[in-house]
Amino acid sequence: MRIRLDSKDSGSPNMGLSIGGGGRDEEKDEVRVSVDRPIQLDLLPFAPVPRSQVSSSSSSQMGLQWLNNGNSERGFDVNRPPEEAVEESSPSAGSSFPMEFSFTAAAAAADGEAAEAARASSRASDEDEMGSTRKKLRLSKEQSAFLEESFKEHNTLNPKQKLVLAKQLNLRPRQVEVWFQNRRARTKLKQTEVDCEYLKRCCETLTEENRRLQKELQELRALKTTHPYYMQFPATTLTMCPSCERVATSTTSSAAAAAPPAGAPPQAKPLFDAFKTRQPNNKSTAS
DNA sequence: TAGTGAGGTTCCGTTACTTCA
DNA sequence: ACTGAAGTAACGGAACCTCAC
Repeated sequence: MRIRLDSKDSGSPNMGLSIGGGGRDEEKDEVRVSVDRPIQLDLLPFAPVPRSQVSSSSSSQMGLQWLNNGNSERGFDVNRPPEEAVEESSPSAGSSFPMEFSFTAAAAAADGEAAEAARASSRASDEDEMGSTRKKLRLSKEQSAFLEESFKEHNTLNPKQKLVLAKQLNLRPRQVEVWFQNRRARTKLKQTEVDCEYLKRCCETLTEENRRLQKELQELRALKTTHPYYMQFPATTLTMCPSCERVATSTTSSAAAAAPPAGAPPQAKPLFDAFKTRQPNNKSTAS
């Protein structure tokens, strides 16, 4: 079984919870349940672009001035095999990274950043020389931060955007592509965790509510047994649930507005009051 | 107009590597 | 120095979409 938490409509207060099997085809069979959800993890500050629009948009739509500022300076030779740097127009080793967003200072302030880049570069070159079967290279903090900022703008990339980003970061386009894939996966995972937590709380609340209603029902039954003439409301009135305020009909009774009969047990007073105060609300909740 | 294959993309599960306690 | 856990880059395959024919 597979539970799918559809959070694509990030702007919507509703959450689509779907339960189905695995695989894309099986998504057709998923059962969707809408739940009011006040929680929306703000991992994606934008609505994901439909696939049909993803590859058709141009790089000029990215809205990232740091991508279009014409600054070709790049300080990252990290993870970049020399033969793959063909797309670079002006490789300037050792130059500063053109970061123009707010976290630049924080990222730059991180100690050992240059050393880290150097280490990564060293690793990259070492592994290239070793010819390892699988290259696993750590992105530098700056590269990660840059990608992160880009992800905030668009969580998917069209080919142009991918190329531009790769160029900016001195990475292979495939690396950028993979990073975005993994980033989307992480976002989804976190959102799923948040959704699960919310559903868990919903479940707990409903369980508690159910327990309370059961208890209330028990008390009402006991009341009916011990005081058979108490709460002799018309049937139309008694069909209303005091807790959920739902009634079978909209008929109200003047008896409901009456004070509790004299001699009613003390524990019945709160129930009666609750019942009485909820009476006016039953006008539209009948179904 | 419907069918089909190619090319490209995303998603998903998994693997392999790195870092850190 | 060794080890296990966590994080994450990278991979392969399946599904899907678009487009040309």
